[in-house]
Formats: sequence, structure tokens, C-alpha cells
Amino acid sequence: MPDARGRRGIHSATVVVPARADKRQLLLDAAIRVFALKGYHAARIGDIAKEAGVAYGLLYHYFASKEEVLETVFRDTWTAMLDAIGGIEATGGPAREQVRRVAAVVLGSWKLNPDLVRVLVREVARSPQLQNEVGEIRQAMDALERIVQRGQEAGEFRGTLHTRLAAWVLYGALEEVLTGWVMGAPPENDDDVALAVRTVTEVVCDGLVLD
Amino acid sequence: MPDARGRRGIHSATVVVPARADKRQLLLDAAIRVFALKGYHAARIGDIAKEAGVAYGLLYHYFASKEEVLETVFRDTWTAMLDAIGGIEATGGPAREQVRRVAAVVLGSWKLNPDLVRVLVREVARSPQLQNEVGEIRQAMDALERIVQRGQEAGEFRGTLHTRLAAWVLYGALEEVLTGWVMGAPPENDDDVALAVRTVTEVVCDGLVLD
Amino acid sequence: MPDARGRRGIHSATVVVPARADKRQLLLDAAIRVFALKGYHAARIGDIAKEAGVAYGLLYHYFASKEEVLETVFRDTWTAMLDAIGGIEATGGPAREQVRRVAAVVLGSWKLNPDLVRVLVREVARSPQLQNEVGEIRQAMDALERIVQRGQEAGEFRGTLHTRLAAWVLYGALEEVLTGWVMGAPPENDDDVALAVRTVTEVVCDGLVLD
Amino acid sequence: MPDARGRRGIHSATVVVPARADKRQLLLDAAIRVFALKGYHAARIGDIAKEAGVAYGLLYHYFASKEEVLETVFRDTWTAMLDAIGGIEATGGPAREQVRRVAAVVLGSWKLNPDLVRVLVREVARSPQLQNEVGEIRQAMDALERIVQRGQEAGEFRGTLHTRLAAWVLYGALEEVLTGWVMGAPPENDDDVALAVRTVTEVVCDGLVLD
DNA sequence: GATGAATGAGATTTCATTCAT
DNA sequence: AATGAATGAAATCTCATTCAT
Repeated sequence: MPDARGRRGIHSATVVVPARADKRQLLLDAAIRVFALKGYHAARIGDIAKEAGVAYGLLYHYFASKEEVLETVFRDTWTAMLDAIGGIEATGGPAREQVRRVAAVVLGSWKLNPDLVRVLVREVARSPQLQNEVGEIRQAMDALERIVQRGQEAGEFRGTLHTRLAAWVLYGALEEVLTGWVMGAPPENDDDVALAVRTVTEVVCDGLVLD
Repeated sequence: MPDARGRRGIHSATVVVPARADKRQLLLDAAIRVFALKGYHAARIGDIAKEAGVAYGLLYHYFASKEEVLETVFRDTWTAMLDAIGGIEATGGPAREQVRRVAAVVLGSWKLNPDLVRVLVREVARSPQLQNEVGEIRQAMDALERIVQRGQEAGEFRGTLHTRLAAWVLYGALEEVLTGWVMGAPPENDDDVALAVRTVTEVVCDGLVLD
Repeated sequence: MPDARGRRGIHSATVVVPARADKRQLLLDAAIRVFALKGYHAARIGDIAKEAGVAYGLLYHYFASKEEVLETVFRDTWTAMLDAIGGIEATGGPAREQVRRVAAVVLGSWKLNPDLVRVLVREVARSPQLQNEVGEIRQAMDALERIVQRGQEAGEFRGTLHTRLAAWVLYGALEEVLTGWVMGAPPENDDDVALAVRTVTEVVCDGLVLD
Repeated sequence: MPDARGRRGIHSATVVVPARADKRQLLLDAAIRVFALKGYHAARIGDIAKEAGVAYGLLYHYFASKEEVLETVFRDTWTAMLDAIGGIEATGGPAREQVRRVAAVVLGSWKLNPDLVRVLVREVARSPQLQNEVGEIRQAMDALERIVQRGQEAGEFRGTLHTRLAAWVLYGALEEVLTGWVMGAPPENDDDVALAVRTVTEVVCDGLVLD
């Protein structure tokens, strides 16, 4: 059920009542497409409304500003991402396998919604402005760090490594692959994605150097 | 000697006329500080001029537009960075050592000019707009890829790895460390920087997993 | 009984059905409070509806526009005020006493509804826009002028004075006292009000100058 | 000499260098005309710029907002008014004469700039918003109160009267005369103005009642 | 080289009003 | 009567860029 600002929980009734289009979600989806195509700054409110097929001012019924639209996109995605990483953490298993699964989830997002990835990758720079969103990134980084730490504690990962830095390396590697895809060399099929997952995992876990 | 647009070589006449500050460089330095503080978009021409201590319109004497200022900052820095990486490539030596030296150069830039790093890290997202600049990033990536490739050819690096993806991993790891520093956890001393260089090199070259 | 627009006579059926609050009056009272607090222009329909505890669109059930709400407030009040002044005129008596009673009625309104006075005082300036309302102000001014005139005819008031200007002086004096109260120096008790009534009457009738 | 915001002292160099039109004053004068004609709210920035014969954005070169334009008009006028009243106070003389001269100055402003009076009278309602401006009104009121007080001390004015209330009566009387003129009954010539000055002075000083 | 007043297109945002339910 | 989502016109303000001096 929507609250005062019209927000719903992620698992809202949209599945149950698909007939009544949720205009808020319509706007959010439209915003992602428009932001992906023109960039946040070049995107005008009118573009988003037109893309969503609703009136100009309706966006302001659901969001306080253009910025809040982007912020919502960020937060929604990061929340889902945190859930997914949390799930991987929870299942336990070998640290290397957890790294692989995180890579699979992060890089797999490209297939689900390339436009969304485009927006996330291009507009990260706005993070300093989007203070709240930083919180979620930090949480993701914390989760990655915990994975590394548990790997060390299990004797699986090199114990001498600085865990925060190692988490940064993993995170940076994944982000840069997505960036590469966004910047002009997208994966052509599932095999390309699988190769990327495998390569990131191998480099980060086993290293470039031949033993 | 300044050309029509007023540009000079990096090692310009400032050495000859040190008393009379080079206003162009003054503006460039001011721009870096302002971009670092407020971000490119929020930065106004007036802010830059005031920071440089020169008049409003003078910026347009030296640069065609605000965009060109950022572009110049990018190009100047990337040119220097490419030179440095080129030098590392040229000296040859073990691939692992080359990776370490690249990491040292990239992460060492923080000490030289943190604001500059801030700008570079935050505004990469503008790359699609800054068409020219993409070229330089690609060249840097090409250099990294060549280092990986030569490592493989020398039997030092794992031959099965996709070289482009491996280059992305390395590049992403370095950028993320800088980003981490920018976002609020800067290195406190040279040891912190050295630790980061060592950690990135170890993770990327030797992997997280204990052999 | 409500007419097509839902208007009722002042002494409407609210007396008969006190349990079920009259939403129209609820809105009107809420509007006065909101106008008093934020001013007519800054007041939004949503503010009024929320203050009244009714839904957004209901206001348009009872009033054609936001302007009509203010107009109604004005008209209702001025009608009552005209009745009161009319009563004073009708009873006859010394002109000085009539002036005193008018002052008592006008200044006494503060106790009854300070917010209403706030609105009336602040939004008079909108008169040119509120064409209808000007009519009622003019009628009030006419009544004051008649009082002065009769005072002259009775030989009680100085015959040489321009009656319209004299009426303006009286009206302005009363309005300014209310304004003073509105602007931050409200009367603390009935004595303060009585003092104001006496002072205005004395100054206007007897003058500042000691005979 | 203009300061950072382009403001000048009241007695600026415009008299000395009439050739170089002061665009800021041009805008201020245009604003008064437009505000007088359409009211503050209905007046668009474009109207003012066009009336002044300058470009849209220039208004924002000199003023931070439309509100600041109105505020400046208020403050400039009130400052001049305070100077004038201060001058009257300074010269001393009988209290009754001082009242007469204040009335002459206030009501005389109509001839100097009717549009300005229109704006001041109509937009007083904005005072609560224009907090700063209230200060100047209060100072004016203080000056009037001092005149009454000195009149009492000199044995010229009735000592029993509450001086603040008396000042309000005088101020309200003057404002209402201007309001009457603004609302549709302007003085046709100097005699009408002189009559108004005389009438206000007589009523307030000598009273309506025939001794 | 240097200055900063002047320009004006363009985008966000507001909010009174309508209308389907 | 009552609700509140939906509409869209209108207006302020920003700021990169130009240009006369």
C-alpha cells in the first residue's frame, strides 16, 4: 500500500493488481531509460513524463524533485543488491565461491536491465551529492570485506592482506567491467558475461601470476 | 609560446617569468580546486575566476568553454600518466614488477594533488560527453593490456585469461582505491600509500587465495 | 438551506445539526487560520484542506476557487460589521458616542477572532482584485461619513471639515490600531482594548491639543 | 560607487554622470511602474525588464530575486521618509506644526511619485514577509511617538493620552488618506492635497468636536 | 591582456483546478 | 458528499557566454 509519498515496499501489490498501472513505477522505469539515453543532467522532466506517458506535474506528485527520482533509482537498486549479497553471505560456503557468486550477481545485472546499469555507472559521480546513497555503497563494501575476512579466518584467503583494500579491489574490478560494457563494449551474449564472471573471480582469487 | 588559443606546452614560460603568474595556469589550478569541492556541474565560471583571483571573462580568453577547461585538466593529466606508464612499459622487466610500478604511479598521484585526483575520479562519468578524453583512457587501458599480454607471452602470467578483462580488473582496482580515498578514507602517510600499492599488486598478481 | 453553490445564510441549519460538522464552515474557519498564518498567497489549497481535516478536492465542492474562499471570508465579516455599524447609526444619540461605539465594535473584534482580524488587515491590499469586497468597504466608509455629517448638522462636530477625509481619518486610525496589534503588540486584556477605544475616540473627537 | 551587489548610496553619481544610464535605477523605476499597474504578484520579471528596456537576466545581476526588488523599493523609500521626519523632529517648533509638516511630507509624496505610493500602499500587506522593512516602519512610528511625547512635555498636547496609540492614530490617518487616493479618489490638484493635510492635522490635533 | 556588465535561452518547480471513482 | 490522483500552464531563476571598453 502506498504511503504518503506514494512509495511502496519492493514487493508491492503490483503483481496482484497488474491491471491498474502503477504510475510511480512507470515514471521510475521511464526515468531510467531517459537517464541512460541522455544522462541525468541532459534529461528533462518533460522527457521522463512523456516517456512514461503521463502528465508533466505527476512526477512531482510522487517525487519531490528530479534529484529524488535518481536517488530513488539508486536506493531501490542498492537495496536489492544488498539483499542479494546478504543472501550469498548467509548461505556460507567457500569464500572463493562467495566471490564468484557476488561477481555473478553484479555482472548479471547487465542482462536484467542494461539501462539501469548505464545510469548507475555514469551517475556514481553524483554520489558525493547523494549523501544518503553513499550509505548503501558502504554497506555493500562492508559485506565484501566480511567475505574476505571470513575467507581469511577459514584459512582459505591470504591472512596478511588488508581486508578493506582487498574489498576495494574486488568492488573496483566489478565496477570497471560494468563501466567497460557501458562505455562501448557490451557483452554480446551470456557467454561473454560468464567469461567476465570467471575472469574477475580468477584474477582476484588466484592472481594473474602463474604459480 | 602561446598558440592562437593561448595554450602553452606544459613547461611553459612560467619558468622564465615567474614573477608574473601565468593566468592560464592560475585558472586551471583554480578550476581543479573548485571542481574538486563542488563538482563540475555545480561549479560556476564565477567561482573559478574568483578562486583564481582574475576577472570573470578572462577564462574565455584562454578557454573556449567551461567544458574545455575540464577537458584540458583531463588531457594534461592523462598525457602525463600515459608518459609514465609508457616509461614503465619501455624499461621492460618482469610483468609483476611493471604492475607494481603502475600501481605506484597511479596511487602516488594522490600525494601530488589530491584535488586533481578527486576531479578525475568523480568526473570520469562524463567521459561519454568528453569524447576526446575517452581516447586517452583507452590508450592507458591498452598499455595495461599490453603489460598483461607480455606477461603471458613471457610465461609469467596465466595464459588462459582474457587480457582486456584482466586490464579492466587492474584499472578498476586502482581507481576504486583512489575513490575510497576520495570518499572519506584518505591515506594518512606514505606508509598507507605503500600498503595500498602492495595490496593491489598482491591481490591482482597473486590472488586472494592461499596457494 | 444550501443553494446551488452550497452557500447558506449566516444562521444556517448548523444549529439544527450540530453533531455533523458543517464542512463548509470547517473549511472557512480553517482558511482563516491558514491565511492568518501564511498569508493568502502562500496558503495552498492543500494546507486549508489538511487544517480542516477534509480531502483536497472538497473545497471545490463549496467554493469555485481559492479567491472565492477569501471573498467569502471578507463578505461574511463585512456584512456583520455593516450590520453593527448600521445598528449604531440607527440608535442615534450624540455623534461622539456613535464614534466611540464604532471604535468599540471594530477594536472589539480582536477578542472574538484575532486570526480573522489578521486576515482582514493583511489582505485589504487585495481589494482592487476583490472588486465586490470594495463595495462593502465603501459602504462602511459611507456610514462613518454619515456619522460625521450628522454630527456637523447637529452642531456637535466642526462644520468646516471635509467629511470624507474625516471618515478616512477615523477608519485609518482604527485599522492602524488593529494593525499594530497584528504586527506584534496585541492587547493583553480587556483594559488594553478599552484604553485603545478611549484613546482613538479622544484623539479623533477631542484632538491631541490641549484646549 | 557601486558595491559588489551594485548598490549605490542614495545620492549617487547619477547626477554627475547622467549620460551613463544607471541600469539598476532604471530597473527599480520600471519595477515601481509595473508593480503599480499590475501588483507585485501579477508582475513578471519579464515585464519589468521590458519596461526598463534591458535584458531579462540583468535584473538578477543587481537583485537576488523579485522579492529583493520590492524590498529595495520599500527600504529606499522608508529611508528617505525617515530622513524627512528626522529633519522635522530636529528643527523643533510647536508639536502641532510638526504634525502638520509630517502630514505634508507623507501626503506630498503622492505628487512626487503616485506609482510609488500605489505600490507602498498595496503591498504593505507583504510586510510580515518583508521582516526587515518592518524595522523602518517601527522607526517611523517611534519618531511620531516622540513628537507626541515632546508635545505633552511642552504642555501643548493632552498629557493623559497613551503616546503609542496616539502615534498609531496619526500614522493610520495618513496611510488611509493615501489608500483612499490609491483606491480610486486621487487628489485632482495641489489644493486637494493641501486640504487633506489641513484636515488630517485639524482632526488629529483639534478633534472633530467643536469646543 | 583584462574587466565585468549585459544577454537570454532553458529548465525546474509550483499549485490551482479538474475529474474519475 | 467525498476523495486524491492527475493535469499542465505559468513563472522564477540560473549561468554559460558575449562584448564593449
